[in-house]
Amino acid sequence: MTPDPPLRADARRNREKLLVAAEQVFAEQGVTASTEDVARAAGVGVGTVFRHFPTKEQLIEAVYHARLARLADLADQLAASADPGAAFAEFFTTTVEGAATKNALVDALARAGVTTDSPEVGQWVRRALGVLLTRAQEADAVRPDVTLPDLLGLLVGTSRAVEHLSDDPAARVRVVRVVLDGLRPPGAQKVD
Amino acid sequence: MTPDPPLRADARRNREKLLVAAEQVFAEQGVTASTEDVARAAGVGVGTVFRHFPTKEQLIEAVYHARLARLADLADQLAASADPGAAFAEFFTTTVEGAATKNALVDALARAGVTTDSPEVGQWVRRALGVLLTRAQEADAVRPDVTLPDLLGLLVGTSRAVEHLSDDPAARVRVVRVVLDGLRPPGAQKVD
Amino acid sequence: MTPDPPLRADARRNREKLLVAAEQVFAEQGVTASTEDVARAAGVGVGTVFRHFPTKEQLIEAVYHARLARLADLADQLAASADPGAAFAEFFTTTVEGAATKNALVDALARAGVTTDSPEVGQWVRRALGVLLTRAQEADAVRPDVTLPDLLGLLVGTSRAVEHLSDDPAARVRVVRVVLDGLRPPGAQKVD
Amino acid sequence: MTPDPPLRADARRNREKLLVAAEQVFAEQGVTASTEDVARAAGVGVGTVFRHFPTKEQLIEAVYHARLARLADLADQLAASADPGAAFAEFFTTTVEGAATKNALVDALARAGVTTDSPEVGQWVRRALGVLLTRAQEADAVRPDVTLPDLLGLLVGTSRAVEHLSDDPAARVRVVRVVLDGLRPPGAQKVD
DNA sequence: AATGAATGAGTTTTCATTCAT
DNA sequence: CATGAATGAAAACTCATTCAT
Repeated sequence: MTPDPPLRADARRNREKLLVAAEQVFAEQGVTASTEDVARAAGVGVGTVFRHFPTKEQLIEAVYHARLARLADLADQLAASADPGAAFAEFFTTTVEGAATKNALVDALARAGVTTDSPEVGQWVRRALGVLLTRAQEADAVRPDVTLPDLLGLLVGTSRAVEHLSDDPAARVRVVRVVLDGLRPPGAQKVD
Repeated sequence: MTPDPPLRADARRNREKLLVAAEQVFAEQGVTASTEDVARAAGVGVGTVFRHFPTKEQLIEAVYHARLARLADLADQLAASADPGAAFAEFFTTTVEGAATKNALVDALARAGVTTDSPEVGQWVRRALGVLLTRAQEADAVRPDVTLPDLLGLLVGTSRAVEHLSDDPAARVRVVRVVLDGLRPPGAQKVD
Repeated sequence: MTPDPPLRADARRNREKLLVAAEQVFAEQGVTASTEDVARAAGVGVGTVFRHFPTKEQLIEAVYHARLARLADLADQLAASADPGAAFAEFFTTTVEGAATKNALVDALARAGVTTDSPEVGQWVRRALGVLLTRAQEADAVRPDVTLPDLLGLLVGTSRAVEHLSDDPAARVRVVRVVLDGLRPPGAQKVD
Repeated sequence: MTPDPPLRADARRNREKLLVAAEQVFAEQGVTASTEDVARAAGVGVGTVFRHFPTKEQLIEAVYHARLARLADLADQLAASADPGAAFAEFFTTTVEGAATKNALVDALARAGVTTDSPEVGQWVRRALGVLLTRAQEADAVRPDVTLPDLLGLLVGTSRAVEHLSDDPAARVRVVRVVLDGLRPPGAQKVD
């Protein structure tokens, strides 16, 4: 799934451990968490972190990319759904709820459009989301004037809103419904 | 407008300069910008920054509070409007657009609920927004089930979305419309 | 003597202390000595070192430049001498002996030709040495075919030789005499 | 020629590859070049470097020794020459020019006197150079007061000078001539 | 044996905060 | 009071050396 040069089995395993640990630590303390904290959480030495990610910036990017990859993956899976409107809503809700405890996802999403390195992941996300959106629009489940950038912006924003309401599940549900309702075509009746 | 102890004229002027400079610098580089950068932008020495804001944390808080104060002020002005629905929409749009180039506003808003020090500003904002929201709901311009926390969350989130679309004005307009539409009562016909 | 922006009195004093300490420490341990060692030797905190020299590289350069400045200064003083040949020999000997316990001088000299930053110092050294050399050649005290680069090379090399013989004063004298003899015009009788 | 324990053919080959690579890398970047750089240049893993040279220090020493061995070898060959003065001059010139692009040779030479481990190489060099020097002095081609340490110092120094003039062949020639002239007995007429 | 990943002590560098000027 | 130099704790990064594969 990650288009990296072939690594030794143990190295790949450590890379995964690091990504998981970094995601966790960054979610808890923000990306200002120290590299040593990440190393400790992964159960490796700092040196190992820097062997895999020569710069903290690169570690952060890698975490974002991993998230984007999961997102694109989810979008791909749902694209096959028989009900494009439901697929779209499910994707939106899942993504945005997934961010509730992982604030960095917001930033990851924010980069889907402008990722500097390994632009393939960004393209993958955009393509997968594009399919989901277009199908939903063809099924008259989503306003026809909404574009892919709009959708990315709304995902970023709604994730942020949901994150902000992390301790109020009912509020989260209402907020997501507001945005999804807003995304319906003008004529459509609201679900309520 | 700021509930601080009375200061000498020049001291107050420095405080203002600092707040403006800090808002600018934090908007550009994030709150991780160094205190010296802020001092330089304000044209003063670091010492002066620390005289006014004994801690960087307090400087950040002060910047947030200044923003919240402007927000509450705007809400107060619009509360008098004859058309509560329009007032609500205008407040929402203005706030959210104001954040387009100032990402830190998002965080300021995010704190409206949980501000640690000088809780009065938070209360002021909540009261002012509460009035705006309630009137709009009474005028059947906003869903009745939306609460004040929901609104804060949506402001935060939509600001973030708008910030993310900072270089695409048309997309920003669409995104705000989506959210405002979503906020209308179920029965209401969409504007579009 | 150093063409730097005006500094506060205490700052300038610390800069001097640092340069002296760095010269000392680098002479003893080589330029791989840690910055903290330099700070300790100067009796200041590391932060102070980095305020004055944002990079270790820059600190090293500064030490070199200070040495080159002293060199140029000496050359300037001797340029006024009535006996150009003696002046030249004295400059050569003094310079080269001064390097006996300070290996880094060699590198400083080595940079007189190719100094990247503050090229003024390099120019100053070259101009001052050029005067000394030309006068000695006009007085028939030095081979006419020797150029300024040759002289710099010989200073570097002889300093290195002298450094290598640091514990054998008699050998140092012989070695310097060999080079100075070699620098005399072909016809000249050796002093012995 | 290298007094090491017998190795398997492939191991010996790796040892050679490493020595060559290390010489190259150290010449380019100085001995502070990382061990991984050396390994990469040799086309082997770091582990292999440390199998052959348990310490970086030992690798450096080995590089020096290889150079010294080549030097002693050259001196031995020239010792048989019919013209001791010419042999001496050729040895001096060749050695010193050989250092032009390999700054580390300077340090190798510098250690000919004080080599800590495998002192045999140092002795070998000193014996071979001693013969060359003594014969030249007996043939009245070199000052009688010059000692072996003097000669080592001059080789080190002139190598350094030549290295410093690495991009100016004519200057190199002049500088070497200056030193060789200086080494002639007082009465001798200069060649020039 | 060779390989290259992991380790962690040691260095460089940053920056909030203090304090002499 | 303002200033900006000094401080030092903390963070980022390097690299000789070890060790699992």
